Amino acid sequence: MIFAPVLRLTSFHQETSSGTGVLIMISTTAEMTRARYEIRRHKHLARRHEHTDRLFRIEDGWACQYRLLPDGRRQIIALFLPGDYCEAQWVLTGQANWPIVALTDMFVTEIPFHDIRARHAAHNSQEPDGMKSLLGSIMHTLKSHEKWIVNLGRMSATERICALLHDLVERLRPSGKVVSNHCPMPLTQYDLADIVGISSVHVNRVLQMLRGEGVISLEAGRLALLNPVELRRLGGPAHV
Amino acid sequence: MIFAPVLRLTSFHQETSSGTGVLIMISTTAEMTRARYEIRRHKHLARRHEHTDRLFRIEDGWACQYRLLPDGRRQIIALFLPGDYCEAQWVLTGQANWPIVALTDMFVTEIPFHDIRARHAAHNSQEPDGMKSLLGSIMHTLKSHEKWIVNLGRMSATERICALLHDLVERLRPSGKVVSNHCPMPLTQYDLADIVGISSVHVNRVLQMLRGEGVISLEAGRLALLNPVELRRLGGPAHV
DNA sequence: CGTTCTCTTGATGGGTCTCAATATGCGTGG
DNA sequence: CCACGCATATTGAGACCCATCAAGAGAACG
Repeated sequence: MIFAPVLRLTSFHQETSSGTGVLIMISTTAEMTRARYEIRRHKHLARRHEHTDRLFRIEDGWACQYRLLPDGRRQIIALFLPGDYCEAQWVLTGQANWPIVALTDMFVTEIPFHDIRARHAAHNSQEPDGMKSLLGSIMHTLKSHEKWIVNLGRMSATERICALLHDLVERLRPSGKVVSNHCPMPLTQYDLADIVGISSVHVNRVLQMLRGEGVISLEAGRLALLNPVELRRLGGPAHV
Repeated sequence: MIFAPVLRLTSFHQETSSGTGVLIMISTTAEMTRARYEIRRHKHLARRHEHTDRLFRIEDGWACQYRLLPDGRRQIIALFLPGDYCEAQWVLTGQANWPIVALTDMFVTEIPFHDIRARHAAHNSQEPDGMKSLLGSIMHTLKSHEKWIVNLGRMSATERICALLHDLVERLRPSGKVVSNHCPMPLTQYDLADIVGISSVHVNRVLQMLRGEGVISLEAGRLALLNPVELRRLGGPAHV
């Protein structure tokens, strides 16, 4: 009785979504009535072990989830881009495990859990393709984590950065922020460093190299992929 | 109708389990009737993109999930120890995404999905504490992945290895394989290297150092924590 | 009883870190 | 509108961690 519905979600294993924003379909009318908040850069959307009863959907801006070690080392665990839902597993646990901070000024909408429940109850599964699920979102997070474990464990600094830049562009594409391989890139080199697990100084050198090779241009918070093919190649070999 | 049951699983956010073997309670009678298979070392439990209709529960032996790059680099994504369920998310997707291979000779039992479904239907949630869930298992995987992202991104080789050894012992403890800080450790140094993302040669040197410091002893496939306090300290600072 | 893993150890080189100094940009308040 | 402070980007020098290559010794295995 509890598992049966879960098991019916089998069809999500080949989802083509390229973001984590796959939680649930939202009718525009519902969206209109939903509160929209502005969050300034460096403000926290969640703190460690904080309890919550709602999800954030990111309308605009970037955020990240991170862990901080007492000696100052920081590792970013997840990035949240426009269209993404922050930490879909909150619905399951009711608790954020690690802090989430705004990397830019942002606009978010809040979705109370009871809304998600009600909305999901309303949707019967007559729409095999159109509806995405909470579990789909979590599966997506799992896949993303696995990918970054491989990158952090076995890829060089250049490979990691190229893979990240490629990922970012592909994730921004559905939200319409990519125009002819140009898109916003508000991350500082410190942020990039804490995502790919290297020092910010070395991030700088790798970016210089990529610019020198004519692979990318990156200035004034905008990224351009001048040679996407080469970028992909530098991002490391595909997995067997 | 679909989400309501999922949302009732909120109580798992503080599970104290230390393994991934938190899928579901299995009555001993059911376990008796279940097929038990032997799998030889280096045999695959699953291959890439293989479809399946059952889960494995590991009765004895160790297995791992890994990714292989064309140039030979390997990164182990997950480790499965006695008592663990292999890849609980299979129930959701019906598909293994990455290969799983036996690191030792093993004994496993197979659990068809329809068994899990039926068993879960039988359990009504009168037992708030005793029953663990598929979702709890997936949440556990998520946490474990996050931890390894931090380790791979921001920890030194020594810290990674110490954290891994500490983790292994804690995960083996519930299955009764740890006696006064001694336990089996069948991983080769190549395996260790592919878990912590360093070369096997360097794994050897770190282990030598740990032995020299009197922190551990490791020989003939058995690990002893001679100085657990120091091991934890070397495993890196706790997260803020 | 050879063959193949696995472990060990040394030498060398390279990738990346740390420290440090300087430049550049940007927001804030005078 | 300018001055200042602070965050960010850049660049160099040196050191260190760790990878790679290579060779040999046990141990396991058929």
